[in-house]
Amino acid sequence: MTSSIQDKQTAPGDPVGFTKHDHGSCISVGLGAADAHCKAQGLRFTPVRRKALEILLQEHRALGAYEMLDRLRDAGFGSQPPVAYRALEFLVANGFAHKIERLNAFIACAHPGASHSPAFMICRLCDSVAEAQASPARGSLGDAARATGFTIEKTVVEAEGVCPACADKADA
Amino acid sequence: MTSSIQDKQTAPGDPVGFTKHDHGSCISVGLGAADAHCKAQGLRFTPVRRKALEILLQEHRALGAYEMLDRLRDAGFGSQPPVAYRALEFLVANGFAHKIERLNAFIACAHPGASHSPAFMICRLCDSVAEAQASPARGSLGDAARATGFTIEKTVVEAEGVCPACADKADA
DNA sequence: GACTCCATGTGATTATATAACGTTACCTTC
DNA sequence: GAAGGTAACGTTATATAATCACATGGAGTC
Repeated sequence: MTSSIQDKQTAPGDPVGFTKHDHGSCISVGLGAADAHCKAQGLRFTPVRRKALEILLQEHRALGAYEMLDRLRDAGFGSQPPVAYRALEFLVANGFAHKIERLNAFIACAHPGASHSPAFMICRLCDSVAEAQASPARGSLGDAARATGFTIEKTVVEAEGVCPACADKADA
Repeated sequence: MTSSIQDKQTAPGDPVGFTKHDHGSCISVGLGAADAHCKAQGLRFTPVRRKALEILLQEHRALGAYEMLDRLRDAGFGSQPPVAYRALEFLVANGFAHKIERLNAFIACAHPGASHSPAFMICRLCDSVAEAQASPARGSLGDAARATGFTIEKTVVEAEGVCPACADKADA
């Protein structure tokens, strides 16, 4: 297991999701949930897919597809874009990861197993991303959809702004 | 004026925003509002920018930056990507247009002058896009932001699904 | 063991977006 | 109306993101 001491030479300040968690358990919980879900659904949680999820969980921030590709290549997998895109597509399709449209980047799901209409808060200063639960059908969007007869199948909800840590730095 | 009879040889079925409007007036109203706003704010509503907005208003659908570039080139402007991106950036920055992150495409604002936290409904079958008003601070996203100390500066709210017209087709 | 299905690996290409730089137009200030 | 500053424009080049097409290989089924 790769748990507690990661080989993260990469990041800027802090990977974060605004609040501190037990990061090692994040990874094992996330992988475990995916394992279980795949077993239950008869999905093939292959080595690339598993490694891709592990990478996202380790980084704990939004990763571009090509960053993912670099990591996967380093781990001994194929080196062409489809390798990364296919793994990410699988993770997203099964709710283990999400795509942040605003950033064209991907992040591990913070609530594995939960119902899943995620909403994201993206710090424009440090690029950290936190995941919250959205309630699409409620609120003005749901009203508009009902009024026009539009059927909502999926929602993208992303807020851009400043995270508490960066706000503190700015104050100082 | 280009008003009522447009030279739209382009689109698939129907440009739409789900509901029928007086399309000719859309264009003149949109351009007029932009004109007025720019004059009031001391902004330079240059020929490229004006033409770009006119194109978006005519199309009445989300246009990719390179489609926009084609149109601008046809209209006698520069033919390199920055030409389109700069015009679109200006329009977005000043609320005359919006970027649909999900589509990497741009659409004219449907509520020129309004307060502006837009929400979009995107039909996955015909790619039509309708704009509604969102209420970011209210709802679960606002709750999460307040709880974590995140400052929201801008929101992206996009719903993907099926528009009423396409739903009808599917029924038939 | 042959078949099928799905996943993988690769090469090539398309789409989207930005960097960098010189030139031009506009608006001031004198 | 000339000098100077600023913002917009045009172009070349390049970076980043995503998909297509096709061959190979491995896991399950019969």
